[in-house]
Amino acid sequence: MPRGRKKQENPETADRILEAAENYFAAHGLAGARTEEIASAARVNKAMLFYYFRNKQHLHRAVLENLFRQFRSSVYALREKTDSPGRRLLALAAGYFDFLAAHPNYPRLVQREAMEASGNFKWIVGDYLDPFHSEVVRTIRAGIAAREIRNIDPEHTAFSILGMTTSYFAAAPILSRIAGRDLLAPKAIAARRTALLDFLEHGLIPEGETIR
Amino acid sequence: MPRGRKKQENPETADRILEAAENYFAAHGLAGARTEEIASAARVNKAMLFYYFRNKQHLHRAVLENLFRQFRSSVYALREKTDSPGRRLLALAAGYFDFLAAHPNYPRLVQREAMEASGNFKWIVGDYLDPFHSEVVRTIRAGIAAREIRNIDPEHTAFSILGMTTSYFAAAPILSRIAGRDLLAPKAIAARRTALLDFLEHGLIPEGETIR
DNA sequence: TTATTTAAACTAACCGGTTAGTTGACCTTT
DNA sequence: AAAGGTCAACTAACCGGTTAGTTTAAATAA
Repeated sequence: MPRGRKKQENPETADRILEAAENYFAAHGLAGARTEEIASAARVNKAMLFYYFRNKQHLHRAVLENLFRQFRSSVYALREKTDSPGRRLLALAAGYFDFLAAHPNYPRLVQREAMEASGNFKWIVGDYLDPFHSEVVRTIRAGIAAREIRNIDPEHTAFSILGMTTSYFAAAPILSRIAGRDLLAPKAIAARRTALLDFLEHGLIPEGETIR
Repeated sequence: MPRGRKKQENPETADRILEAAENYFAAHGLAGARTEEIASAARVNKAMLFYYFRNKQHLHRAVLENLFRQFRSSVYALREKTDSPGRRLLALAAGYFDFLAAHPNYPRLVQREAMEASGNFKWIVGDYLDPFHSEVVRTIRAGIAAREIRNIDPEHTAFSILGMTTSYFAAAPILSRIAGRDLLAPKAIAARRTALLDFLEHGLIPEGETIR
C-alpha cells in the first residue's frame, strides 16, 4: 500500500530503475556503468537508486536476480513432455534461444560475470546455471541411451550447444558489423533459429537417421 | 635499444606494462582496471604507463592491437594447402582453437569490445575479424560446392563454429565451476579440442560421408 | 648530455553515496 | 470540514574517497 504519492503517474519507480540499470550494466559492466546515467535514463533522481537499492552492488545484484528468475521460469515452462530425448533436447535449445531473443541483456550480463571471478559466481551457478546445464546433459545422455543421439561427450556437447546459442546474442553488436546488417532484427533472429537447430540436429543424430 | 637504469637488463619495460595491462583489462575491462595495479604488476612506477603510452585509452588500444597482430599472424601461418575445403575448414577451426588456448586473454578482451559498442569497433572488425570470418565463410562455400559439406547457410555456420570455439574460453571460469574442475588445464583443453572437432565434422558433412 | 627510471607529492575530476529538506496523499482529531 | 499530523516518495545540493594523470627532483645508465 503506497502511502504518499506525488503527482499522478508513477509506473513503479523501482522497476524503471531496474530496467535502466539492466541496460547500463549489460553495456558497460558494474564498474563502467554510471549511477547518474542510470538515474537519468530511468528519469529519477540519483538518490532514488540508493533509496530503493542500498548501493550500486545491491542494484546490480537485483538486476541479475530479476533476470535469472525470468530465465528459470521460462526454461521450466517449456519443458516438452515427450518420450523422445532428441526432441526434448531440441526443444530445450529452442527454448533457451527464445529466452535469449526476448532478453538480449541476459547473455552480456552473464558473460561479464563469467569473465571476472566475481562473488556472484556461486549463487548464479548453483541456483540457476548448474540446474539448467545438468538438465541438458541428462537429456543428451538419455538421447544416447535411446540411440537417438550419437555417442558423444554429453558435457562438451552441452557446452557447445549453449555456447553457440549464447555467443550469437552476446556478440550481436560486433557480428552485425561483420555481417553488414542488424542481426537482432526479427527476421535475422528467425533465420538464426532455424540455422542453429538445423546445425544441432545434424551434429547430434547418428548417421543416416533423423529425429522425428 | 634499452637505455634504462639498473645493471641487469630489463625485459623491455614497455612489454612488461603491456603484458600486465592485458591481464587486468581482460579481467576487469577498461573502466574496471586500475592503473596503479597494472603498474605494480609490471613492477614499474605508475608514471611509466603514461611515459610509454599516453593514457589509459592508448594503453588499452595498444593491448588490443598487440593481441590482434598475433592473432592475424597465427591464423595466416596455419593455412593448410590442401584441395579439400572440408579439411581446410577443420584446420581453420583447429588453428583458431589453438590460438585461443595459447592466448586466454584474447576472447575476454574481444568479448568486452563486442558487448559495448565502442569506437574500437571499426578497426577491429575491418582489419582483423572480418577477414578471418570471410575466409571461414569462403571455405565453407567451397566445401559445399565440392560436396564435402552439407548445404547449409555459410554465414550462420561460421558464427556457430567461431561461437562454440570462443565461448568455451570466454566463459571458462564459470564453466569450470559448473563442471567442478579446471577447464583450462591442458588435459581439459585437449579433450575439448577433440570433442569440438568431432562435433563440427558431424554437423557439416553430408549424410553418410566423412572428410578424409 | 640525453634517455630512462623511481619515488612521492600533487591536482582535478569524477563518482558513489549522504543529507537536509520538500511534497502530497491519506489519516486522524476537533 | 477544516486543521493538523504522518509517512513514503522525492529532490537539490553537497561530501569525501578514489583515481587518472602531472610534476618535480633525483638517480642511473649509455
